Amino acid sequence: MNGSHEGTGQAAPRRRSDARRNERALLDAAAAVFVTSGVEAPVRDIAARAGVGVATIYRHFPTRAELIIAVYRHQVEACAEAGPALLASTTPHAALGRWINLFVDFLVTKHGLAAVLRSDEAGFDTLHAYFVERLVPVCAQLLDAAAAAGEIRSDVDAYELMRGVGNLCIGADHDPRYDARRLVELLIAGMRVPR
Amino acid sequence: MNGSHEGTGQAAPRRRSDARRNERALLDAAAAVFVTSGVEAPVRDIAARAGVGVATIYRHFPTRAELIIAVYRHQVEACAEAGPALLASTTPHAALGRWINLFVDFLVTKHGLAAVLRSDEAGFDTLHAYFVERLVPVCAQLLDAAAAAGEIRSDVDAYELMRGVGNLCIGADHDPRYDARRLVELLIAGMRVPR
DNA sequence: TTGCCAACCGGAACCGGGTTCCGTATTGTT
DNA sequence: AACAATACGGAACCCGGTTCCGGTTGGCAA
Repeated sequence: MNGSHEGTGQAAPRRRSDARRNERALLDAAAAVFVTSGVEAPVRDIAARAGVGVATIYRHFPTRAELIIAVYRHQVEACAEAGPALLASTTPHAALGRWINLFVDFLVTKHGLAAVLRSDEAGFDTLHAYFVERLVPVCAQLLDAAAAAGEIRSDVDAYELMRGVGNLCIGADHDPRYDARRLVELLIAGMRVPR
Repeated sequence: MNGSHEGTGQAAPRRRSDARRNERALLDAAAAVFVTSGVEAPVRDIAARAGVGVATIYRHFPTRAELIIAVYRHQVEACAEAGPALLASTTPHAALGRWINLFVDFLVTKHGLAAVLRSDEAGFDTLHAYFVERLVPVCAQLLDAAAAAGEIRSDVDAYELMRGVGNLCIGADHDPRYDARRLVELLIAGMRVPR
């Protein structure tokens, strides 16, 4: 970890100062635009906000999806790390429930992120893969613990559960009649062992 | 109802024969293309397959979404009508479960339909509205019956449930690791009254 | 049959939105 | 001060939905 933002500890070959400055500006601009216009905001808007040409985005992030990953890396990381912490602090079942709630809160507060996670357009498989890689193992750990404690059925797959929860969060904003959290609760309730 | 395909009984003012022929061709072509390439197939493909110009599509269906509605109207109708029938033939809870399965099977077998149902792009709100109008009341009826029989919690909203189920079906094709049906079952299980 | 006009049609054109290209500007090093 | 290497901006390109326009055709009336 050297102040840059990549997960693998590659030795970054020292880039030019303006390059670093622009990358920073882009991440900030993207974060701001995502909050106001949603994750699906046009690339040009982000470039404009950062006071930068469009190509600069693609020079730093091979695709729109990678920019999104970069913007949310911290939070995904935090969520992943919260898993084991929760597991150490309560019963497995409660830990699982709280962790899922963390994930749901994260998704629901990022306009359009859940939808884009499931988009099958070229490039977004990277985004999907990143979330899966980082979060599914954590979920599996919580799931295993709860199953071992006999609190939930043992035939629930972590990947499937994460995808299901993610799907339930799609479009949870701009529709007051739809509360993703409630449905996720139902889903979790459905996992309890019968009796 | 005069042989055409609109739900409201407007007296269609007798169109020219080629117009009728082309509409037929378009519906057939669209159905075929949807099966092979999914619901998100380009409009141009459908026009080509029907041996027709793109504008002809828009002359018959104000937007892509309306074409999709027209193609699936029969099946949605059938699903809606199956609700009361099921209710008359078994216990409310079983009827609800089977009806939801019907709906899930419908969505899962139409590549991309569930996703497009949730797309917030302009024009697709019509599609969403149609599904809601036609199916939510049926679901509400089943839900009420099951709740009245004390088989499920009574705080589940029909609209919310339908949206949740629809969401769970997104991307259920081309991913063998994800089985929407299983998750829907969990969701339904979560609705049973505690105890 | 022929002629006429409204109804219809095909494809080119237009409008975003993501991605790439290319000539130019900046950095930092000697 | 001068020169590479590195970055940059914006125009250009591709693709998909939607609209426009000049030509065609179906059906009716003479």
